[in-house]
Amino acid sequence: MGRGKIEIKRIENATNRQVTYSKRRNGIMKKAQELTVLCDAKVSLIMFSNTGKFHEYTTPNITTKKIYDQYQKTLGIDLWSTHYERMQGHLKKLKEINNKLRREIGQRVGGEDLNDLSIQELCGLEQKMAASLTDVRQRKYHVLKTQTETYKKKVRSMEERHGNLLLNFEARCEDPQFGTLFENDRDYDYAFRLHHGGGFGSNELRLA
Amino acid sequence: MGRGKIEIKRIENATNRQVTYSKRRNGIMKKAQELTVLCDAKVSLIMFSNTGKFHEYTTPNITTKKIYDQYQKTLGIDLWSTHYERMQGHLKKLKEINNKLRREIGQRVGGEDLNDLSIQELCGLEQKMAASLTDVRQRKYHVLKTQTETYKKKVRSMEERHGNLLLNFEARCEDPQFGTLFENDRDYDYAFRLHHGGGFGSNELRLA
DNA sequence: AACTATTCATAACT
DNA sequence: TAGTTATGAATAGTT
Repeated sequence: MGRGKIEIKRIENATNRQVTYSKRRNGIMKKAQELTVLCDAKVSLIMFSNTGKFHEYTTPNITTKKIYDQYQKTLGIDLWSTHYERMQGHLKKLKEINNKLRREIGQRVGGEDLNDLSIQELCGLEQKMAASLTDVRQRKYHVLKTQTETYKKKVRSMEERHGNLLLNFEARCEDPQFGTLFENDRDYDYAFRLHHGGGFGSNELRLA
Repeated sequence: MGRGKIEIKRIENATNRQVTYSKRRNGIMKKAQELTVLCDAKVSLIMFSNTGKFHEYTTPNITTKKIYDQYQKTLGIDLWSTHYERMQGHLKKLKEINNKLRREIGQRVGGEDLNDLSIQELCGLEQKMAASLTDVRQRKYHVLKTQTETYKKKVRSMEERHGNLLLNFEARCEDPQFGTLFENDRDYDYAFRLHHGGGFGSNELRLA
């Protein structure tokens, strides 16, 4: 249908191909629209040119998604099912785990969830909780002990340093070379504070 | 292109519409195939007649899903995104809640999770757990008490019945009309058991 | 389902 | 890129 018959095979001339694509695209879209109207049909037409340009025709008052949903339903194959079902499964599992955890914690906290338990279960729970409480207490004592010892060591080392410095300081207080004795600012500051009532920050040693 | 020009509007005659659909469907599919070959394009054409009949053309060596994926990518809109993202969000939330619950329960059970807690937190946890333990114990005692009372009542009522029956039984044991005294099997069985050493099932009364 | 008069789509050209 | 036209294709009405 043109000035001459053509063979249906790829048009090698890129420009020509592009022009033909443009013309025939319009033609097919018009046909699709006519089919929609004349025959009351639903049509989804999606086209990509070889340069990636995109055109579509979809029957009005209907979304492309709806057409594809119907397509999938008709073929009995859900293109997205793999992904979707996996997510659904994951979700369900998480919910179950969640509920279990909630119930368990609810029982341990001592709320409504206790009402469902038999005496046997209550006894078991009581024992477990007592054991856990012991665990927590042990942990607490352990931390307490560790921290106490750490601070003890700190205090001891500082006292030692304090004593040494004081000795040093008083021994050479009147030495004419006084200024060179403190080799860095930190020691100087420290010695300075010693003579002006500064002590160890007591809040650093508070435990709980 | 026919014996006469037609107006593009719905064909009211159903048979005619069906015939036209069939003819034009073939036409548009041929056009789609030609577009594919001539212009090296990718085409997806999906059609549903108003009677629900389904036909499609898809460029060879490509799946409908691929076309559709490209379609979504081109539009920059994933038609499933709403659904999908909502699910993703839901999933994420559930995971977070799950982790929180796990941590909380882990602390209460007394495992690794205790290592992260400060002394203050340990003290708080200890108090809460002690309180919960009290709750559980109270619940246990409550259930125990309730059950005990229930059983007491049962025992009392059975003893009463026992006494009455025994009285009845012995009073009329030698009455010639003996056979009619027991009006139902249950009472008969009961009286029978009384005279043969059968007692109350002791396991029925066991509490824990 | 086949035919065919007619309209329509479009290949080549401008 | 857009407009024109000769030609072949599609198809509406008919058998």
